[in-house]
Amino acid sequence: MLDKAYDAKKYEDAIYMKWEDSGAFKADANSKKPPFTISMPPPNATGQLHLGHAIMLALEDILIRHRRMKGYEALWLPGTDHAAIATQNKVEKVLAEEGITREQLGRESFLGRVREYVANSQDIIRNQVRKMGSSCDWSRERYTLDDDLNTAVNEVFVRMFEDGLIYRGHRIVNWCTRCSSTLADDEVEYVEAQSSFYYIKYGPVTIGTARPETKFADKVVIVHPDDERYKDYVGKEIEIDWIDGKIKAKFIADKEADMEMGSGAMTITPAHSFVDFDLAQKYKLEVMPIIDTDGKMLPVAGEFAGMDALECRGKLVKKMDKLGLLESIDENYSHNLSVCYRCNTAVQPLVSNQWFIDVNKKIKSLGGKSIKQKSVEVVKKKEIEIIPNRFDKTYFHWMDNLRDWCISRQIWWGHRVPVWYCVGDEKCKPSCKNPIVSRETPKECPHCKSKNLKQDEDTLDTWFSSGLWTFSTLGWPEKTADFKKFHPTSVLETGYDILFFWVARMIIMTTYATGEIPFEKVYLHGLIRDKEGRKMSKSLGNGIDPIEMIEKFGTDALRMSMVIGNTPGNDMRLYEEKIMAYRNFTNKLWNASRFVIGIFEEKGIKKAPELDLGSLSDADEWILSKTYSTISAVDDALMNYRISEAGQLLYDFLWNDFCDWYLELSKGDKQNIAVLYHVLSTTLKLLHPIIPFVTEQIWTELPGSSGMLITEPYPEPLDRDFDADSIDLVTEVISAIRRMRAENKIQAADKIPVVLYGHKEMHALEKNMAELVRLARISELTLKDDGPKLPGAATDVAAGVDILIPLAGLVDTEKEKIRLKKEIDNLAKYIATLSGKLSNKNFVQNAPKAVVEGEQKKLADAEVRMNKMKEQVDNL
RNA sequence: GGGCGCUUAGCUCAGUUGGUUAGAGCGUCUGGUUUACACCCAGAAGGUCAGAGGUUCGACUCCUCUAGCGCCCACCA
Repeated sequence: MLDKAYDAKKYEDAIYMKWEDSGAFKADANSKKPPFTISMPPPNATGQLHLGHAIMLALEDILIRHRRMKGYEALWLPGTDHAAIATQNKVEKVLAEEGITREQLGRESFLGRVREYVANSQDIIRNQVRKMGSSCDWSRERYTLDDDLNTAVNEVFVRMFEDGLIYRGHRIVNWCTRCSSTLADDEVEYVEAQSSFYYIKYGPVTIGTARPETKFADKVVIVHPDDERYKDYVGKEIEIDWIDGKIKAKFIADKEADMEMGSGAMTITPAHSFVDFDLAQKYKLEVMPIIDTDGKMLPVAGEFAGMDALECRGKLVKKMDKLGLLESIDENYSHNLSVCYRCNTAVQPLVSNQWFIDVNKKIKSLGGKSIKQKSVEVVKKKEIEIIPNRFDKTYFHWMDNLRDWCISRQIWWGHRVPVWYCVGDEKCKPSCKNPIVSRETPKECPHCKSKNLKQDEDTLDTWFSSGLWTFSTLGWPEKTADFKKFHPTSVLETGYDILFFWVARMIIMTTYATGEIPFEKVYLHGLIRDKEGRKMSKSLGNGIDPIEMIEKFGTDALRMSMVIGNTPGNDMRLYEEKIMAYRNFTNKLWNASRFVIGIFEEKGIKKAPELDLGSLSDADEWILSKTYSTISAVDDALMNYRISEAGQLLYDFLWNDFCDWYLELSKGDKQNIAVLYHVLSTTLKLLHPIIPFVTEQIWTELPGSSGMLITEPYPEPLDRDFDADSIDLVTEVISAIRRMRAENKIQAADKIPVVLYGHKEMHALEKNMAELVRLARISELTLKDDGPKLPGAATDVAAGVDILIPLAGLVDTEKEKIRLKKEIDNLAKYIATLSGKLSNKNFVQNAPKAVVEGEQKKLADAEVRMNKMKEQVDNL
């Protein structure tokens, strides 16, 4: 016998072990089944599982389990990401508590510390992924720093270099002075900040800036070609007074200058501004760095050299004021300050020697297209479908505006750039200065044969390696069976917040490296927020710990609460009451099963009873009809990624149809063991992808159950129609009687006499008299075709059946009158709407026949009901 | 500045190509231990679907505009 309430904690871990040990999660590359593949977005190999992971795991596990049961060769490949900067920062923080820096430790010892830290977190993550019930193939688990993934990284790097896509250059980059590293454009975030804005006299013009300390070497003024004010200066060099005396300033006309803004003239600082850098390139101007990579002023700043940039600003402004260069200061200037997405330190644009990927170079292997064009094309051509598709626009916009991607980072933790330099050998030729780009550590310099080689100090952007995730994890560049069978993957499921960081880069890297798309669909889920709609964060302390919720309500409840009532791409709020509601659902399922299994035990059923479709009661027909329409609807929803809908359908079916009606109906003498078994086991299968643990546990308690639910085939629709009409009618009549009882304050325990005039529905009523009597708590049921009004009886009409409760003493006449009047008013309005509709020629002509007929039937029914109600009022 | 989303019952949200007297869960109210379940059962109240126009026989659904909230991108000399 099952426990009275389902206690998730008691079963979940053991069930997971059973699944995992059975090999049910393992995919077979040699299978003949069609593949269905998901590459799990690898959680960072640091810290803990959070709700973002939890919803990802829940959604993906649902898809995988459904397809596995449907007969696909389902591979869900798990792994972790080394998360370069994020991880290095964490370990640096730990070190800081010990009072040491990574420089003090040295590169190798530091990396040792990081590896230690990562190994520990990976264990935590793995266990938490298991806690969520994730049916992923652990035998194929990967880590972005695994040797074979490193091989893939080097392979792609070398190929891109050989194709001229990767180059090294002095270019302007985003620089985080705290991380001492470059950042990609989208790794920069913007926060609103208040600061001072300075108006400075620059010869004949006034320039405005928030960062005067970058202005030491400004020698070019840009004005708009149409600006009349500065027409005479354009193309000329003018001597002006500047910070350290007289300099020559050149005037250039370019549309970049905005006539409306300030004085309409601006000076440019090519080394510390992206726009200015582009202008400098365009006009071949000198790019003079002012600030170094530590955020300190360079010698060009004269007396300020070596000073921190911010400190310099204050002192410089004072000096400018003395020189009469400062015109005014706007103290309330608000602007967007660019900060590092990992540590929130202000980002300094500066010029540095870095590795880049050229996103605009057209290459042969992509049919003369650039990687950017190719990535746009696969989505435009619907080879990749983004769900919801409104994110197409966002994706295209981002791709169209993508600049060359800076991929080198000056941190230690990550894939070392596979480039070597020949250092200091007497025989060195000039050509030795060319970098040696190689898949493997080269033994000697190809030019001078020197063995004194030094590898590039930099590591690669973490998104470079995660961009390869769908194929590097399948053994590429080897032509493995796994790669052939499981790539391209079927769907990438992840949060919309990493559409650019990751999804877009996967498309770029995969189409380039493999000539295949990485995945056929992208399913983007929204962010999980707290009850007030705020983002969950450590500082607010409003985060929900998924592991804690699992302890409290069970994994199934947590999974279901994150999946129902949520549509792709939209954020959702999550809180305990919501999870509790689905805990209640798992308990409902448990108890319904407990009831059914109890009956089996009572009757000594030891194996699955055979379903005899030849001898079914109306109730059996009804529940089978609902079951089979649910199978189709749920399957259709899941195949088309409408996961919430699938969950909702099953919730309603189990609770409303199966428990509230069918189980109650089955408590009578027409109880059909085989139907009970069949419907329950089908429901368990349908629910299994969403709530795997409780369904698996119940499955093992079913008589004759062998094996595991996880490997059961998914239910298929039957080629036979079932008749739901009779019981639809009966439930409607029962509900009407119950309503009348409640309105007349008839005690639930009291049984009452009821008269039914069945009219056309006699047959259905006659067959189900016992059910009516029991579920409506009737003492004496009189059933006739038609009959007289009964004085003092409460009356209603449901589904064409007259319902009369003739016990004068039971019925409160006054209340009954009020109720009827209200109902009559209601009906009158309804009838007016309907007849208005039907008297409209255009409606009758244009609307589909079925719709018109539907409306006519509604009108007829309403009129019948109206008349009965009126008669009844007179009768009281 | 460009783009996107949201606005539906007290709260949180569904609503698939336009045709339901607009749904669910929670909450509220009224009853209730009847062969599983009080993590429950039966019943009820509660909405001019943000506002204004338009298309249509018909709009929560399509179009335009307005308002509020939120997000993304760009810019910020």
